[in-house]
Amino acid sequence: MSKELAKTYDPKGIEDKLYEKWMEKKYFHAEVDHGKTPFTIVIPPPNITGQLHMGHALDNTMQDILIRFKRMQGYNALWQPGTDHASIATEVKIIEKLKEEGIDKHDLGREKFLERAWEWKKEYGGRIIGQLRKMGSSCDWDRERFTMDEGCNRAVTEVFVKMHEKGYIYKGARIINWCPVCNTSISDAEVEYQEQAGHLWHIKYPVMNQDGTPSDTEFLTFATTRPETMLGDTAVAIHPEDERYSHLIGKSVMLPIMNRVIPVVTDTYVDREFGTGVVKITPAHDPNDFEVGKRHNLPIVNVMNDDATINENGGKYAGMERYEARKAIVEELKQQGLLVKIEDYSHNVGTHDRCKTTIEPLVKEQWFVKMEELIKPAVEAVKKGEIRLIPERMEKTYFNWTDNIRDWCISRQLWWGHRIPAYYCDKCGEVTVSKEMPGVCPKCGHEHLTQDPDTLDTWFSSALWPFETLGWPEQTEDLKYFYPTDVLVTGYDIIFFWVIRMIFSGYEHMGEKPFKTVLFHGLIRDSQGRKMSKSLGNGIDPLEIIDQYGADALRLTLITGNAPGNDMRFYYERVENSRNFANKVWNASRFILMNMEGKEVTVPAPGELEPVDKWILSRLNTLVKDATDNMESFELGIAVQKVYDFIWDEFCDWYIEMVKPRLYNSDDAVSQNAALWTLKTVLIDALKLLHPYMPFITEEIFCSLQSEEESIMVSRWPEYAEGRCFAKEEKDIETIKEAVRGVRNVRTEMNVAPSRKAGIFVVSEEQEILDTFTEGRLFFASLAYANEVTMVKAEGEGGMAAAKDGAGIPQDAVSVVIPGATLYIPFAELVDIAQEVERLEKEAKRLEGELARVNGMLSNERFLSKAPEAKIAEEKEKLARYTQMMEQVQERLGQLKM
RNA sequence: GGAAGUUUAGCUCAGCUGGGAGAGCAUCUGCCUUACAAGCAGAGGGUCAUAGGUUCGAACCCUAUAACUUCCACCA
Repeated sequence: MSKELAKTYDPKGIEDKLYEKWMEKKYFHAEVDHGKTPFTIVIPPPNITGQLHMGHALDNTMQDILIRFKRMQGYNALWQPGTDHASIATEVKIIEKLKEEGIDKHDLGREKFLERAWEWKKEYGGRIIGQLRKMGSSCDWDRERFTMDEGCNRAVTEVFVKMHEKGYIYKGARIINWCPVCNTSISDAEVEYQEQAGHLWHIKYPVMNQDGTPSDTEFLTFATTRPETMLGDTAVAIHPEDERYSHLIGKSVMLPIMNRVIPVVTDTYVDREFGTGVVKITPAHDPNDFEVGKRHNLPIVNVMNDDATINENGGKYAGMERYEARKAIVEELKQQGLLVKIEDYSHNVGTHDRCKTTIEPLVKEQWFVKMEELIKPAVEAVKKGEIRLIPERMEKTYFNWTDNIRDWCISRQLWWGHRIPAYYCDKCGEVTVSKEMPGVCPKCGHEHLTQDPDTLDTWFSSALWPFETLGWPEQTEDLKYFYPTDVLVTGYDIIFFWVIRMIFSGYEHMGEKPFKTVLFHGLIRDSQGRKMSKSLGNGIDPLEIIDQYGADALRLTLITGNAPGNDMRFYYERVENSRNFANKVWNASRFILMNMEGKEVTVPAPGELEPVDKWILSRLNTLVKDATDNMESFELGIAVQKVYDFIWDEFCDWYIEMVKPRLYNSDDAVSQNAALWTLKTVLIDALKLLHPYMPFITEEIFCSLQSEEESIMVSRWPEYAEGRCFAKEEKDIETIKEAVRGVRNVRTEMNVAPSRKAGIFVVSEEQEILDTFTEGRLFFASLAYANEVTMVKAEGEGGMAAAKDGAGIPQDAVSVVIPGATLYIPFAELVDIAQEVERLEKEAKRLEGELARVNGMLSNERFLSKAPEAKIAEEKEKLARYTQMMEQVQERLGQLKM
């Protein structure tokens, strides 16, 4: 903070400057230190193609909060950063770019293409990192990794070879999801189902006569959503117990167009209720048909090319695009009189999540990971609570996937990624899986081998992320010390892609879980609750928000009111509020600094602290406990809300206002010093509690406020201390606050101008209460427009009413009732007595309600016998308080009505 | 077809193990009070979706219903 303190906080300049300082000081860096307990988070590696979006912003804010919190608590905190090569996403982008230059991927060739890809990585891979730094992320950048760096490559090869040896990785011809645009297979997880309006074509095939000719009269009718696949039909299926068709068992039908005779098979897969109860079977182009085909040993006739055009098996339709072929085939069937009818039909169509192209189920040779055994420890871990998912309900999603797990197709017909370490003998075709290309074929000794052209699914390497980044497959010190990591913070949308795969990989390769806790967050939506997307153009750029309001404001906005796993809407108004809070903190600090200027603030001797000082210290102490507890249980939104409320409400609106008279009065140096010390102490601790959420502004102020420590981020997290609980002072100040609020309230109701000062008489029977008000009488001047506060002790006959009259308080004074005392405020002008009576009657009615409730509870036998004692005591205390207040109100009403 | 989530003030959302309904924004009223008008003080506004149940006591636990959202499955 400069000498010239700006009236408003401007994060520009400050944020970058502080981040540089932190980097220089190496605060983010963690080394193995057996004297400290590690706390580790591995970053969900952003794609190198990526631009920082709100999802990243939230994800990284949460991680940074946890890391900064733990670092301050004294843990050896490591936030392991890195980026993901994002195989398919990147490859698509590069292809697009090449296209702009008029270059085709295949003309360029694999080598050159990869060169381009690495250039891309060099150019854009660092961009997202720079953006994460803008957020204030305290990652250990010295340890930055990339999923395709040397170490990760080694890890991937190691895993592939090892799992192949164990039989967990195999190659086989199975039906897979094929994207005809990206020209690659994709895993089940990458298929996104979209409801689309389509048609149900009812078609009939002639039943074959005994003499081998198709019948003119007998047909089998069925319905299909994909008539073009009929070219590859190798059977028609019926349910074995379907009496309508039992006479056809063992018979055949004629496949039109192709003029192929195909059998009628029986299979329980057929649903008798649906349509006509007849299904055409195309094993090459439908996952269910594939299964039926396997059961009945049906031939697999693939009729489609990789680009979704019909191939030579489609006869005269060869070369035609899939939807054109559909149209033409339907037309031909119609002409042959085999089209029964067309119905409108809405159904789910599988699309590729990247490019939204309708996927084509195809039978192809691919590499798979066998999941059955691998998944077992991953299921156990969550079941036994060894890995905790937050919120807990995510377990349901998790088990839903693990219970229905299918083998994972890991090979991709892409170039950008980890190439599969499988080598084929050019002579005998023997497949060898090994870390290095073998010199000769182990089977026939041939010298020429060719590596599998395919690469691995991006998630194959990300699955190893928690340990490959720490050095695996080497048994490094880092790995031993920092693994398993503590928390994984990620969105619930990648639970299948990533979280589960990391868990089973951790158990398989490390024999240990990859992390103890998974903290899920939701999606950031736009103000209308829609997903932010490029196509809608409704995305809000976090960098713009940072530019406009500062990273601290953005971080606070993202975490406030954000419960784990829940989506949240993004509003500019909310960012403004966060910015306003930053400004509030800034100005409170500015005020304190101004008042400390030129003074040496010393630790007050015991007894020098005034009740209000003890009150705020005690409140702070409670806050430390509560906020820390919330953070320990990952309730970040709740924790920050408490810190926010403390700073704005208790510290700024009450404490600072309450000590102003002491600050402005230089006569009492001891009292002034106590106030300044308390202001400074409380501010420092509050800043520390706030630091994980708003790292920049807290650091900036912290450094101006004291010179003993060079950074708040390596300062000690405040700890709860039994010795700093001041119950009596808390109670007393609450009494004062209630009185102040009461006075303000009646003044507003009576429309008294703030400039209009008035005296206040405090009438009470209890000396203790009068003492409290005597202590606090100064507060009424600054907070309740009082020019004089007079204590009136009520004693003996007539009680408080007599005391009031005795003190010469005018009859038309306005009164405020608080427990144990009545305050009178006489104004020179006549107060409307009727109005005052009305006001007091309203108060009496309120108290009556409260009393009814408390009495109801306390007269309930079962409440008394079953409720906890503390609760009963609490209610009894309330009863006493309300009874007392009611008496005072009635007494005052009695006076006014005389 | 299966599952999950949501339903709380005009709006967006908190409310952690059941013990007198909260915040921000918006609205209304008054304040340029020497930290802050990005502020201060005050006010209004909620049968916590509906119907039952458990409990001394329910926004919170149980059951059913409704509306919305999401995930999974993929009946051709």
